Amino acid sequence: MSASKRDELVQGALKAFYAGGFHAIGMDRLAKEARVSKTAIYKHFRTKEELILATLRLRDEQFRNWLIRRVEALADDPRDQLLAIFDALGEWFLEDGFKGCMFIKASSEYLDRDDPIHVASAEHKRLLRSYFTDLARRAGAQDPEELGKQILVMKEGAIVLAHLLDPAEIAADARTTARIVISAHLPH
Amino acid sequence: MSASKRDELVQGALKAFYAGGFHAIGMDRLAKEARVSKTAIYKHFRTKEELILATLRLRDEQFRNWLIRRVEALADDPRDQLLAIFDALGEWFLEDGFKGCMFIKASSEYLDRDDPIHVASAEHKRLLRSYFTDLARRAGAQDPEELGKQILVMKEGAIVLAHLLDPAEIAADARTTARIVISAHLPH
DNA sequence: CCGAACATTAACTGATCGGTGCACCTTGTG
DNA sequence: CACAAGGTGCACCGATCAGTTAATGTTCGG
Repeated sequence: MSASKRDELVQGALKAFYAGGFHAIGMDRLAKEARVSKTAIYKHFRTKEELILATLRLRDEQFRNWLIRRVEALADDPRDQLLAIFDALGEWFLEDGFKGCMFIKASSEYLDRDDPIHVASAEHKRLLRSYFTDLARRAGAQDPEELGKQILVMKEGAIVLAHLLDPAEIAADARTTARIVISAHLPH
Repeated sequence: MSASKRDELVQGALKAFYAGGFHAIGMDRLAKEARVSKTAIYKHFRTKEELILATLRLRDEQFRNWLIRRVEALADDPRDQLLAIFDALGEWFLEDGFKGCMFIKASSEYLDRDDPIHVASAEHKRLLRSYFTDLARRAGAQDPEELGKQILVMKEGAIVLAHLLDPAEIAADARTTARIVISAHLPH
């Protein structure tokens, strides 16, 4: 399998797992949907778990890249960028096929804290937190670590609820909450 | 099966599903762990889905009762009770066997918005939101609906992150965030 | 044109999935 | 004692699970 074929597989697996869940999607169905033979899958990945870990790595890269770029496109000032996180999220929530956060779902199916899939999900959240902390620092927050962690809490809550209740309403609620919290850390 | 036996089954199913996930726990294993024959299960529940819905109903009742009582025990004044929500959550996060929110996990495995299990999970969140809104109203918030929704966002974010990162740290972060938001709605 | 290298399809493994059927057993009631 | 209700254990159903194997292309350098 060429490198590009491998990418197609991981991309297809990502799509299938995101839409259907990890346990619910079997390897046969996965091969069919990704248009790759089952044999080829097991040439590159020894187990289903390894394939899942590869899709999570791809998703982590995709999501953080998208978020950072979208935030930069929406605002210039770091303080405005902190709030723009929630504008970007709002856009995501309204996309067709939005079904929550891949990593929350992964940690919901692989529950043990020492499960490799759980560990990978935790790492994704840590990377996001450090991005938020960076933004908070550049915005001049007195305690950027604290503000970064608080942004993360609101972001995760928003994603979970957007998948369960009204996405547009939740996006607005989270944005308002974030505005309050940011203002408390960065008084004019 | 007597009524009490049925309760034992649902209780056992709740425990098993919470610790292992819905797809990952099969009916054979479930019967074994709940010490109930498989035949008996299918006497009372036509499908696995019906059993899951019954466990979610029990969990909804259990959790909201626990939260309301714990909050009332921790604080008298409605305003303090709003903050006490996050003290109660912090206690929960540190319990042995804490593995996140049952309903977030359910909606992570049953992804479609019209899936009965997804619908039941959404309803649980709506009931919690109305409890938070009630508290906000009694605390004298100008816009209790808004504050209730914001509390819910922070609460869901806290639960998700407590399952992925350090539970004690997340509890503290969420509490601090809540304090800021509550103060913005209820200035002294 | 030959043959090594790699990809594919598809059948297959044993285990488990959700769900059913049946023979047996215990229990309370008349 | 008789009998019905409701329980158990177990074998079984077809389907699917993760993963393997073999037979059959397809592609390429020489």
